[in-house]
Amino acid sequence: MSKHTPSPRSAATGLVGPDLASLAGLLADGTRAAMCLALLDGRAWTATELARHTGVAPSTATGHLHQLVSGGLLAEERQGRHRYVRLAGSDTAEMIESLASHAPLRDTPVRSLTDAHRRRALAHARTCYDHLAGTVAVAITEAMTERSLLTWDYGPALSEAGRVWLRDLGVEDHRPRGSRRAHVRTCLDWTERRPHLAGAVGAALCQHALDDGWVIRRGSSRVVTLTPHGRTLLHDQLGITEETLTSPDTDAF
Amino acid sequence: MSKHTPSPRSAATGLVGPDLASLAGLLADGTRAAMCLALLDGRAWTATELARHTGVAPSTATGHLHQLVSGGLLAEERQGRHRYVRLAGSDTAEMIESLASHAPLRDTPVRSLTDAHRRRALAHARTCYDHLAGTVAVAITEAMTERSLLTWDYGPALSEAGRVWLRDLGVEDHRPRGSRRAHVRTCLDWTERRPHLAGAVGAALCQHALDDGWVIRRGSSRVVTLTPHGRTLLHDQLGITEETLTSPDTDAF
DNA sequence: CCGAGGCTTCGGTGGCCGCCGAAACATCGG
DNA sequence: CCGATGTTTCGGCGGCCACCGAAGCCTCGG
Repeated sequence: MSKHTPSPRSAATGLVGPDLASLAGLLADGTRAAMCLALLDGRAWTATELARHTGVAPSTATGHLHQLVSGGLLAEERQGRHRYVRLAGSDTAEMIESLASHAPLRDTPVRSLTDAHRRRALAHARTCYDHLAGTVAVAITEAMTERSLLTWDYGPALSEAGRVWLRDLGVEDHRPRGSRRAHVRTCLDWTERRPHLAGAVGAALCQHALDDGWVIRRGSSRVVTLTPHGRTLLHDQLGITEETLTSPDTDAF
Repeated sequence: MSKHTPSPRSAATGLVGPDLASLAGLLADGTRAAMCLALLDGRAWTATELARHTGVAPSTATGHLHQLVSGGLLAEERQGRHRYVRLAGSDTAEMIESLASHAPLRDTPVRSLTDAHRRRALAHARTCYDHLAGTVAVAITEAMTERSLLTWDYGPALSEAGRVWLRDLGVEDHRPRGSRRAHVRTCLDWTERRPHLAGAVGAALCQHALDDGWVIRRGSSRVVTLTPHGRTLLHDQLGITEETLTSPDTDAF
């Protein structure tokens, strides 16, 4: 509710309900939104890193982080003189993704050649909190669908064949224990505008891809690049074409 | 992004990405948020209705509706001198729900006896865009789970038995044709904080419940009340207890 | 044709909030 | 103990934006 009529308003407006506006307000600022998007890489950042990344003064960043933490979106962990923050949990990440995938794409002008490289690398393969995203991830998802490892008839789900396939690959047990976190979930890819695999299975697959050296992180960004091992594996196992697997430029970082 | 440094900022902040802040900004205002929550009943409202409901002047409402429409959250339809608006689609509704279920509950002070009645009726049974919500909906979801009509092993999904059960009830075909709208989806219930059935199946079940007279809408609100027919049916079919099915007060509207 | 009612446009006002820099505080390494 | 570095607090500034009322436009029903 707003300025002029603080008291008599709420009677008409709402009874009881979620305080949507306060939550949305946290993400309604460009700087805070950029922070959350950066944290979608699933790792912990320090306050200074986020300040530099978003281009604001450290003091400004402090204020924003306070709001995000006390709003429950971020979890913080202090280590010595550092303040590390990360997204509060996978449900928070999923909420932000859900919002982000509905948001209009903002086409930031490309300023330099490395900008262009980075942009293409990001579109090709990256992490999205705890799972893979980008062209490669979409291709994996679609290839799994073609091979009936993934079915869509009753909502996205892993088939029996899919379970076996994952087990044979050595992907460790991905059943959510106790929690009701969706086993298979899809997430609209920003760049592709097509769904990619998320949820517990998506997270397990991503973890395995990193552990087994299919992909490696580039620097401290969300970008990952395919290794030769990963390339042949995805080609042999899922029939993904070389063209799709080849990144336009892998050395932008 | 903000005031002081309009140009040099974006280079550092973001390359390309969803404009999260502008979308969140639409929901960050109490009045607009209340409008969207009201529209979660899935129907079309006129501008004046929304103005009265949120307690602002008609001119103010006009401005808000313009923003929401041009932001793509609402669809409008003009009929004569009326301006009807509704949520743009089920994906929009799902995004708002996702946000709402993560938002803190705002406990509005209860001002009157009818407020209290309405509040209880809302908690008991209501619609949530195109599916059912509230105590009753959660009970249906949990009873379906107990009877293995709904499985959670690989994410929420309808079992074969569940499909047969729905068909026998006369629920018309709920398979999404063409679209990849999730067949079975869950939605965190605001009041119960437990998941209830949503997605295409949830919508089909809700439609059937209205058509077959299990529940009827009360006035022009989101509240629905169980009919005797619905009560016996849910008891016989799913074993839901009388206690759960009995609304504390059904005549608040 | 005329009134009523829904909706819109337009100024003007006021509060909220994001921004910064300076100074203080905490921690780490020597 | 002392400088360097990360973080926080504070005061002040400035822009954005939600609000209203008045006046005008459009449609409907008599």
